[in-house]
This record gives sequence, C-alpha cells and structure tokens, in this order.
Amino acid sequence: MKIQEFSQQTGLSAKTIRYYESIGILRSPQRAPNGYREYSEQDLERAHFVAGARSLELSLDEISELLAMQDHREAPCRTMLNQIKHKADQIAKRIMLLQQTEKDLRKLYKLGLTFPTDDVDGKNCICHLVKEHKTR
Amino acid sequence: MKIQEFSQQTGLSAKTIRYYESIGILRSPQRAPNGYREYSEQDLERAHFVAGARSLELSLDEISELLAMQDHREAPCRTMLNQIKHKADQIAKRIMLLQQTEKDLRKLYKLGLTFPTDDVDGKNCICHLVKEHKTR
DNA sequence: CTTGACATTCCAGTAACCGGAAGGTGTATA
DNA sequence: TATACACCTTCCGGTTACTGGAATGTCAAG
Repeated sequence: MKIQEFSQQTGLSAKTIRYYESIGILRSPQRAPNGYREYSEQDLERAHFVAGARSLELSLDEISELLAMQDHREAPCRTMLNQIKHKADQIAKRIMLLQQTEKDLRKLYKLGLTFPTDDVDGKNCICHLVKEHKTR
Repeated sequence: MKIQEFSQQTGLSAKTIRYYESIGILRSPQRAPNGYREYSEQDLERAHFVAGARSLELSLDEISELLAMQDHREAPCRTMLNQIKHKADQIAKRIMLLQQTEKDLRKLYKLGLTFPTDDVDGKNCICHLVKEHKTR
C-alpha cells in the first residue's frame, strides 16, 4: 500500500510516517519503480506498535529502545512493563500538578470577576493577583 | 541587583531571564559599567507577572499580548480574565486525556504481569497489547 | 493536453528553554 | 603579585515531535 493508505491504517499522518522513517523509528519500506513508498503488512505491525506506544505517552526514544530489542530478537516485555509503570507514575504526577493549576485558575477567575477591569496600575486588578501568584 | 539575585527573587533561571529578554518578554535592563545587567524594582514587578502567568500555564505569546496592553496603558484585565477561563478549560481537557491514558497504562501493566516476558513474536505478550492499543 | 490527486525531497519553523564553550570581571587569599 | 574562584557576558547548538510549505515528479481520467 502507498503512504496514504498506510497513514489511514495506522492513524499516523504521512508527514509523521516519513519523519519516523527519517529518524529510524520505522524502517525504510520498499519503493515502487516510480519511487513511491510501498508498505507491507510487516511495516503495518511495526507502525501499529509505535502508534500504540505513542498514544500511551511513551517517548520516541523509549520506543526506539523497545524496537531495538525486538530487532535483536530479544523480548522487550520486561523493559516495556517497567516503562509502563514508570509512565503511569509520571502521568499521575503531571495530573496532580495540572489539577492544582486548574484550581488556581478557577479561583483567580472568580476573584477577577469581582474586580474592576480597567485598573492599569493599581492593586485591584487580576493582573496584580497574577504577580503575586506563587509557583508551587 | 545582578542577574543571580534577580533570578532568586523571581524563581526564573538566569538562562531563562536572558532568553525572555532576547525575545522581548522582559525589557533590557540597565547595564553596569562592566556590562553586567542591573535590575530594578520595576523589572522585578514585570518579571513577577511573567513568572506568575507562566506558572498558570499561560504561553509566552499570551503573556506578550498582556504585557503589550500594559505597555500601551490599557488595562489587560478583561483579556486576561478570558484567557484564564480558556486556560482552565484547556487544562481540564488535558487532565481528562491524561487520566484515560493513566488508566490504560495501569490496566496494561496489570495484564502484562500475567503474561510471559520472553515472548518475542507471539501474541501472549504485552507488546502485542500495545500494538492493539487504540488511540481515542 | 490539462486537471487533480497523489507522491517525492528538502528546508524552516514551532515552544520554551538548557548546556556548554570561550572569554571578561571582581574579590579573597597564599 | 599570582591565582583561584565565583560571577558575568555572548553565541551556538541541541532538545521533542512534529508541521508547513515550496518545488518537482507521477499517474489516471476527461
């Protein structure tokens, strides 16, 4: 299949597919006589793996590592399992940070509503609140 | 004050401060005869605002807009209020996506534990599960 | 024979910085 | 006085994961 169908099958854009190939995440596929890329079922499998892993927030570096193991006929499952756990923890942390930020924003918004909106310099202004906002 | 103290006062790294200056987010401060940057209270205020806004996940572009209004002696509060609301909604969405991803990861991890970890090609392998993983 | 939808390569840009090199400055100490 | 050390400066490049766009080539249909 040509790149567009491959793109639809994998959910990756053609641009992304070429990019992955350029950095060695995807293998260079066969070329038709006219120079077009020709993808096989095998290519599809690998791309599905990459897409799945990306959607689980694994980085391209981490995915590379996993693929390299597969290519050396090692089972990357143990490594993968560790990465998955690690990712889950990382994401949990990010979520907590974001939740706090969202809370801050909503609070600020409510407070801002009670303030004048034409205060350029003074302290009765949401901008002033932002100045005082502390990063956790 | 010199850049290091300014850095401590604002919580921004010296690198970041110079970067902000280079893209016009922070004004070029006075220079001491030896060429060192000399920051004033005014500089501090502006930097506090930027740092506060950044910690609320406003982008540098959004902050630029706000600062430009201030520089033109307009009150950016109304604009800011809108941005804050918008940010809160954006973040809420990101949180939901991340929560789903975390869930997927934990599920996969549990399932992975019940699988062999030395299956290079077969289907009884967490890698296979990743292949099948659908992006929402 | 041209139109349109594909395909190719390559270059540049995005966001928000960080790292590090090469070099100048300022002060305390041996 | 020498030198060690912590600062400061600029500049260049790298990061992450792509996306946009230009210039060009290919192919099938009308």
